Amino acid sequence: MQLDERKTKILQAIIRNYLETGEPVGSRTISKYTDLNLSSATIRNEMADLEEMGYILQPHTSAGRIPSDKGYRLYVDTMMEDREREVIEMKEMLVERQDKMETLLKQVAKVLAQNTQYATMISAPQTHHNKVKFIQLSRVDANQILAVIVVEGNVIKNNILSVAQELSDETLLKLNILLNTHLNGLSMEEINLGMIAAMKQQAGIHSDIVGEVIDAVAEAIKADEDLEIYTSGTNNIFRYPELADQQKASELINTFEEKQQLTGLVQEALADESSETGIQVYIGNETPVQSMKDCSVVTATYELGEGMKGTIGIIGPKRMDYDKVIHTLRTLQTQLDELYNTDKK
Amino acid sequence: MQLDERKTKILQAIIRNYLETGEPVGSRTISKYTDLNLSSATIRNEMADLEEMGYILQPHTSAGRIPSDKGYRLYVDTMMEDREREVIEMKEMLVERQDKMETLLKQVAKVLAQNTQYATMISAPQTHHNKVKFIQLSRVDANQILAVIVVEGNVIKNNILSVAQELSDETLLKLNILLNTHLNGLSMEEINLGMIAAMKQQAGIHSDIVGEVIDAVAEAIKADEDLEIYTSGTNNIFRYPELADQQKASELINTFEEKQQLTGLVQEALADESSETGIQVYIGNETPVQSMKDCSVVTATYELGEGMKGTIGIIGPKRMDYDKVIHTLRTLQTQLDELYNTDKK
DNA sequence: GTTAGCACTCGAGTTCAAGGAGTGCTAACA
DNA sequence: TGTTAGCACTCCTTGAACTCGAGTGCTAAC
Repeated sequence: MQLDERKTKILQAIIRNYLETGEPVGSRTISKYTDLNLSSATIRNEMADLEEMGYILQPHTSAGRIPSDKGYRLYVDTMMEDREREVIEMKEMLVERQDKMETLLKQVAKVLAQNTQYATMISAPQTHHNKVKFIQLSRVDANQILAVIVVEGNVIKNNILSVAQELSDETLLKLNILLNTHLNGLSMEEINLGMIAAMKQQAGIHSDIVGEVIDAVAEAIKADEDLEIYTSGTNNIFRYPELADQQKASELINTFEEKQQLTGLVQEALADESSETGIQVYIGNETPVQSMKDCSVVTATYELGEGMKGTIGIIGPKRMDYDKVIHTLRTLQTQLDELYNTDKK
Repeated sequence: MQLDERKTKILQAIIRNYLETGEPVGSRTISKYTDLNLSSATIRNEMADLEEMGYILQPHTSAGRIPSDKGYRLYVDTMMEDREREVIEMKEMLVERQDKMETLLKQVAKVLAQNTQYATMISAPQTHHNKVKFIQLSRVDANQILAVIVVEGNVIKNNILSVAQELSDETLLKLNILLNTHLNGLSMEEINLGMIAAMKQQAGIHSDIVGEVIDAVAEAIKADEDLEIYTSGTNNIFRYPELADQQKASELINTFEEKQQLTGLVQEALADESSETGIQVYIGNETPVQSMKDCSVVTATYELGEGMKGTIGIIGPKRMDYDKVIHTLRTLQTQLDELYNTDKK
C-alpha cells in the first residue's frame, strides 16, 4: 500500500489533533477538521489503511486512533511545517551576565522548562579535552598549598593540599615554573606517567612534594570526568496525564534526580552526528534511557567555542509540540553562540 | 479531662500502629495490640475521650482514628522510646574522602535518603561570616586576571576578570599586597565602601583598575549569598500514598526543585536554638514551608568547625518513623564532626 | 468501672444499565 | 470505481443501586 497525499493529510490531521488534546481522535473529527471535504466513512476507510500500515493504532476497538511511534517518526521527519512562532526571547533572560558557567546552565534549563512546559536537562561542556592554560601554587598557610588550574574556556579548578614540610617562597616559585613549562598547552589526557616521572626527577630533593602536588593537580583535573548535568521542570510531567501516574512519574523523577542516568542521553546526542543541526529526536523506545520509553526526547548539542560541547535535552510526552521544541532549541543554540561571542569581547 | 496513664498507653498504641500501617486504626486492633487486656468497647470509650481532647481524629464516622498534629507532637515530645536501633554505618559510605564540599554534601543527602526512605535536603554551610584568609590575583592572559579568594574553612572562590589595559608584573604584585593588607582577616560583611575608597586612593594611577578588581572580588565573595541546597530521595514521597497524589506530589517536587523555597527551613532551623541538640521537629502546619503542610519535617544543624553551620532536613509523611529519623540525624551529626576533625589532621 | 451486644454510619467495591463515541461493513449512489 | 449513508456492533464511561465490612456510639447488664 502506498502513502498517497490524502493519507498523508489525514495522518497529519490525526497527529495534530492528538498533540493538542491527548485524546484518541475519531473519524468524524477529522472529517470536519480538514479541508478535504470527505465524510467520516471515507476517513474511516483511510484510517483502517493507515492502521494496517502501522502509522496509527487503536487503544481498543470503538476508540479513536492515536499515532504510533512510527507515525510520530514520520511526522517529525517529513510532515512538520516550519511555521514561524513567537519564541519568547530567552536571550533577554539569559544575558543577566552570569559569569559562572554553573549558574548560566541552571538558568538555561530553567528558562527552557518554563518556555516549553516540558522537563529539561543540560550537560556542562566537557572540558577534559581542553588544554591547560595556567597553573599556580600559592601558600595559604604554613602547610597548606592552594593549587589553581585554569584550562581553555576559562574553566577554573582548584584544590587545597596539605604538605608535611613547609615550602620556601623560592621552592614554590621553582615548582610553579616547573609545572607551567611542562604542562601548559597539554590537554588532560596528554599528561602521562612518564612526564610526571621526569618532573619529579627535575624537582630534585623536593621530588616527594612534587609527587603530592602533581597528584593533586591530576585529581583536580580529573575531578569532573563524570559530567555535570542540570535539570529543571521535572514536575511539568504532571501536566500530561499519560505520564502522571504514580509508577511512571516516580521512575521519571528518579531518573532526573540520579542524573548519571541521563549521561546515556548526552553520549548519544554527542555521538550521533547525522543531523547537521545537532538536533535529534527520540520517540518512545528510541530513547537510550529506559525510564523514558513513554516519552519523547529532543536533544541539541551546543558549543561554546574552543571545542566545549554540551547537550541540551527536552523530555516530554510523545505528543510533544515538536515544532515548537525544535524551533526553540535552534534559537537557543544561536543565542548561546552569540552570548559566548559577546562574552569574548 | 486528664491524660492518665491508660489514655497515654492507648494513644501511644494508636500512633505506633498508624506509623506502621498508614491506615486509620480501630478499637479492636488496639484491644488486641496492647497488653492492657481491655475490650474494644472500653478502648472506644477512651478513644472518644482522646478525640475530645484533640489528640486523635476520625477521617469520617465509622473509620478508625488517626493521630492529629497535636497527637504527633505529644508523641515526639514525650512518648518516644529511645530504643536502640541498628543505624547503618553511614560513616563508611561517607569517608571515601570527598575533598570537595559539594560532593560530600550531595553524598550525605543521598545516603540519608537511602537510609531513611524519606526525602532529604542539606544546606551548604554559610560562609559569609567567615574571614578572608588569602587573596591572589594572577595574570592568565594579556588582559585576563584570575582572582582567587580563600576564606576560613578553606572555601575557595574565584573569578576571571578582563582588564582593558595590560598590567605589569610589578603592578600585579603591588595590587596583591594592597588587597591582602587591607582585606585579610576581615569577614565579608566588614568590607565596606570607605575601605574600598581608601584602597583606590592608595592604588594611585591604577585606581580604576583597582575598582574593577575590587568589584570582582566583592562579587566573588557575595556570590553565594543565596545558599546552596542539595536534595535527594525526592521520589521517596511516592512510597506514602497520603503524599503521592498528583496535586501534592507535584507541589512537593516543585519545592525540591526550586530549592530556594527550602531556605525558610534552613533559616528556621538555624535560628531556633531551643533544643540543645540542634534537632527540630515540625509537624504538619508547623513547618515554615507551605507545600509541606501535609508532611513532617525534621531538621538538624551541623557544624564543621570554624563556625561553618549548615542544616540537614528530612521530609516525610506525618507518620514518619520519628525515632529512627532523630537517631539517624544524631549519629550523622557526630560522624560529620569526626569526619571534619580527622580531616584536619 | 468494664464489657457484651446491637443498631447505625459510611466508605469501598461490585454490579448493572444507560449513554455515547467510534468502528466495520454493506449497499446504494455518482 | 471511489464515495457516502446507514446500521449493527463494540466497548468505555458514568452513575445509580447495592452489598459488605469495619468501626462506632450507646445502652444495659455484670
